[in-house]
Amino acid sequence: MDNEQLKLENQLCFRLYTAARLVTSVYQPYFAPMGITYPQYLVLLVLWEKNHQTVMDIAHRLLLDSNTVTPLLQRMEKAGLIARTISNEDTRVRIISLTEKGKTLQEQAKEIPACLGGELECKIGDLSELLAIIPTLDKLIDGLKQSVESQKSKS
Amino acid sequence: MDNEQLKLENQLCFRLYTAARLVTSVYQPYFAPMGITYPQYLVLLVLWEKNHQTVMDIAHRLLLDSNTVTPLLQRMEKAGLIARTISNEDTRVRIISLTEKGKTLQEQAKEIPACLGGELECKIGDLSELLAIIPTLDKLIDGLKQSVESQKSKS
DNA sequence: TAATTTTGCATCGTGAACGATATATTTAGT
DNA sequence: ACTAAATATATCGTTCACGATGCAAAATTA
Repeated sequence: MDNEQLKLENQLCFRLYTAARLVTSVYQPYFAPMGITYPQYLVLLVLWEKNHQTVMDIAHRLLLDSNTVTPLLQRMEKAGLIARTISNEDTRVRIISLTEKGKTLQEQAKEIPACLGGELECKIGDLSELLAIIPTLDKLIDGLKQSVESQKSKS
Repeated sequence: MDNEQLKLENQLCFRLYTAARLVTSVYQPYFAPMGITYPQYLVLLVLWEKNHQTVMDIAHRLLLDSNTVTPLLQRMEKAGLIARTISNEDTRVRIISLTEKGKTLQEQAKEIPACLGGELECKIGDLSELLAIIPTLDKLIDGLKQSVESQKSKS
């Protein structure tokens, strides 16, 4: 087989795709007792930083669209984690707020990053090597963010 | 807000999750005319390397399970990309083979890695920096692969 | 003010990821 | 040979990701 580039081993994207899936699955044991999923955890992270944000605030933060975030928030509302109230100034806008239950989860979540760090360290040894790739990932994301957004505005 | 670790910016996983999504979306313009998706492209990569593999061969290669791969292959069969024949030696086993259409797509796909590399280079400048994170991702994936598999065998 | 465009959010359909579970076979143990 | 365990694949249900599209309330322009 001549096409070296068409081999799985030579593909960066496959690594990102796989690493993202596997890391998410490591979170699973922490989320299951909390009754949340990884994307829901991301929404909570955003709201724990600053309560009362609009759907688009959250979507922009996570680089997602309303067609992904809206159903996600609806499920979280049904689960009693957040409230979705309509804004007074602009009735198109939904204000997303943490419920008491949503706020309380932060206590349990506090442990997660440290636990996960320890788990990863135990699995792969050097954690600093892992953290070292963050700037490169940020550069990649930043570059792609723009090209993906410019693609959308074509429509 | 005191919990520095519970900030989105400090999370490696969010980067992986986002980078994987965005890179996949960059592939989109190439896949759309071919009528395939990113996971289907991964299956094709595996089969282009070696035709006639079992469902589990493919699943192991992609670190996925049969409950993800089976429907994926069923869709690809319906699209005329592959055939799913039952093995003679072991009737439980499905042999997945490329159709002519599936083989032909390799010609079109040949261009993709180089095109994508160029596109990325143009977006973020230094491509070698990106390639440099591959060994770290591999180490991460290798570490997680084992812990995820040991988790499954608990059931 | 009326007509037009933009914005914020939602709905629908399709393809995936994945836990749980089912169903044949095949293999191993007795 | 007979039963139990392991294996290979498939099905089902839920949650996401995302393109396409809808819709009503703003904002803009005529």
